[in-house]
Amino acid sequence: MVSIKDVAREAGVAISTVSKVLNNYPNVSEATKQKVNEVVERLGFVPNAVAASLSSKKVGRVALLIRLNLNTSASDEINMQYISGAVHKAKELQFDVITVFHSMIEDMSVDEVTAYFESQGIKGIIIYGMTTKDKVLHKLINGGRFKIVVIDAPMVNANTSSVSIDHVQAQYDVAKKTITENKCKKILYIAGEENGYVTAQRLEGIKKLCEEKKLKLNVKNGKFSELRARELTMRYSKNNHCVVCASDLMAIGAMKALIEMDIFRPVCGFDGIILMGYVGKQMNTVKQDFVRISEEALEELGRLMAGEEGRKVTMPHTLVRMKYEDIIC
Amino acid sequence: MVSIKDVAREAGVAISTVSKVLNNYPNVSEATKQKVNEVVERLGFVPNAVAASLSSKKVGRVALLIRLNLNTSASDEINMQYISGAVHKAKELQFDVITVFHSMIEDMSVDEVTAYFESQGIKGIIIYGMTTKDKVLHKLINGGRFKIVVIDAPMVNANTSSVSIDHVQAQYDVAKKTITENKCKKILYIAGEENGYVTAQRLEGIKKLCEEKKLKLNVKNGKFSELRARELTMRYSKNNHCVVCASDLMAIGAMKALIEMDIFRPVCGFDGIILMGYVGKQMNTVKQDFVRISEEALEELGRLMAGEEGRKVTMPHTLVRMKYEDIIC
DNA sequence: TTGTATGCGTTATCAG
DNA sequence: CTGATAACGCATACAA
Repeated sequence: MVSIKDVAREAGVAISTVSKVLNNYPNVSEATKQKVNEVVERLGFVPNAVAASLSSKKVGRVALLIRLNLNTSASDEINMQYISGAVHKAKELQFDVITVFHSMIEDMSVDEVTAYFESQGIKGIIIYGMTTKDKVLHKLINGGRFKIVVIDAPMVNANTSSVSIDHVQAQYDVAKKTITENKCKKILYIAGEENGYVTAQRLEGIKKLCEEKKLKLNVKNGKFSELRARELTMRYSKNNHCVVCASDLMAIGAMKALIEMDIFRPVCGFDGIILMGYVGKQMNTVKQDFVRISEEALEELGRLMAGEEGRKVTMPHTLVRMKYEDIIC
Repeated sequence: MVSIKDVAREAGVAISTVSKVLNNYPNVSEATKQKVNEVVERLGFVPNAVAASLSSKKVGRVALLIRLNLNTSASDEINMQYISGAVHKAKELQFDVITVFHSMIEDMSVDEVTAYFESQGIKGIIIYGMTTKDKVLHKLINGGRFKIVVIDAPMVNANTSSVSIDHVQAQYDVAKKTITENKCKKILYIAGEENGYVTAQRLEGIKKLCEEKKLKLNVKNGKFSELRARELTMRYSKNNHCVVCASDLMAIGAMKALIEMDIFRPVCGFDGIILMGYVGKQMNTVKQDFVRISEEALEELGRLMAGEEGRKVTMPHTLVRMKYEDIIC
């Protein structure tokens, strides 16, 4: 393994000089810079990230805190895009990323979680899928020991930023498109998990729409469960003109129920997962660019680590209809 | 942050003694062991993995080399299970895991890849989704600088193990079940990517079956593409009694094509992904326990790092029929 | 502008 | 059985 020492010797300079060149410090002459870079190139030297992380207080590792949802490939699709976006951006930003699942820390105390992350040299955390009930995470965010970016939850403080689309607007948009296309007056809205931040926001969006358009709104709690959405649709769709769901999976459950009951009601979902293309009936849905969101989260973490204040970042969303022909490949 | 130094001071022993207790070295008295452990517990000390990895030649990090396949949620589902299994097992085995995608190293030379992994303190690699064309990976495996476990490819040497199900047998099993249930005599077999190791093995399985049962076998190259499988089915299924596919995605493409053409042919797939439950028609398929496979891969890596020789590990598989009612939740 | 020396938190090798 | 002490590879304050 070629180390900084080898480069220094070969270039005839001190180790610290090499280090300075590598981290482009201001006070290095163009000549030595050239010389060092030439040797670095020739020896194929790549600085040891582990050592750098140990030595420097700046170079930090970041943890991706992922919520796994077994038995549904939908969340797998989303999580993979999150991971993929994060990992690629991390390489670009020279961050070292490790993946952690909520299940791994769910029965730890704040101190334990903190100790665990510190033991891993973690300086920044990206939290995917946080709920209002995650007490430990709330304490972690307020603890101030880590720079944190939270996806889809409105947590902002000196060292915490939030990144997400405008869920209120998105739910409003997709529902509006669906009801105007179909002239609906009474809406069955199947909401998500009670403790989810997005659940409340999306609910706000549909309420806003119904007030504006003077529509009758019927809210049921689907808990992001396809099965529950199916059951709720079976029970309540007859007296409503359309079914607006807070997730694609629930939209699929609803649509399948409608097909079985052999009645037609427009259904719309949320997220834009590929599975939507396999149901047979097209539905409107909100498309989130999860890769992009995750990339942005890492950049935001970079800003935080550079000493900037936490803030709220809003990402764009689009409306789509997913067809089998479009997603097959 | 509480360090080993704090523990040593508090326990009134030397740093090296604490280290010995932590790594349960033989020569430590029961008394000091107790004392140290008590302090460790009380201070909530967790050893810094980064420092350990820098210092020790044994404590190593492992890289998960994942092949991303955009536009298909099927591979996302599989990859998430791989990652999940690996990350959890890694925590148990005290390994530090980082995730790397093939795309990140695809235009690097062996030396560059080696330098990159070394710079990350990587000592072991788990390769998911390797093909015969991955020259760099082949060199990496033969280079001997890393302990490697390859999933689904028959690579074995002193520091390389392979972990996979018996693809020959699995393809044989699922096809046999399908043809005996339906009394087929002529089989359309839609194979996978030419360069995949599993493609050849599964092909061997179907050939073996056809020879044994004196069936007519018609092999087409579907390249693991749902679209190609769809087209091939449109073109060739009329003259065959059933369609055996080397992947679920292709099976879905085939089944959708048959439904559109309004003809019935039994179809079977391979992998057991959740999407299979959404097609409407039940199909036989081979179920692989990807989580379990990934866990086993990490354990195997542990053995390799402990100095044991590489070997071939075969995991069990099962046959299933996937119904919407079973997968919904 | 460059080099020296120290420290980051461990593990490992020796003396004692 | 225990405790100094030297690595591990790099960053950085400080001296030159």
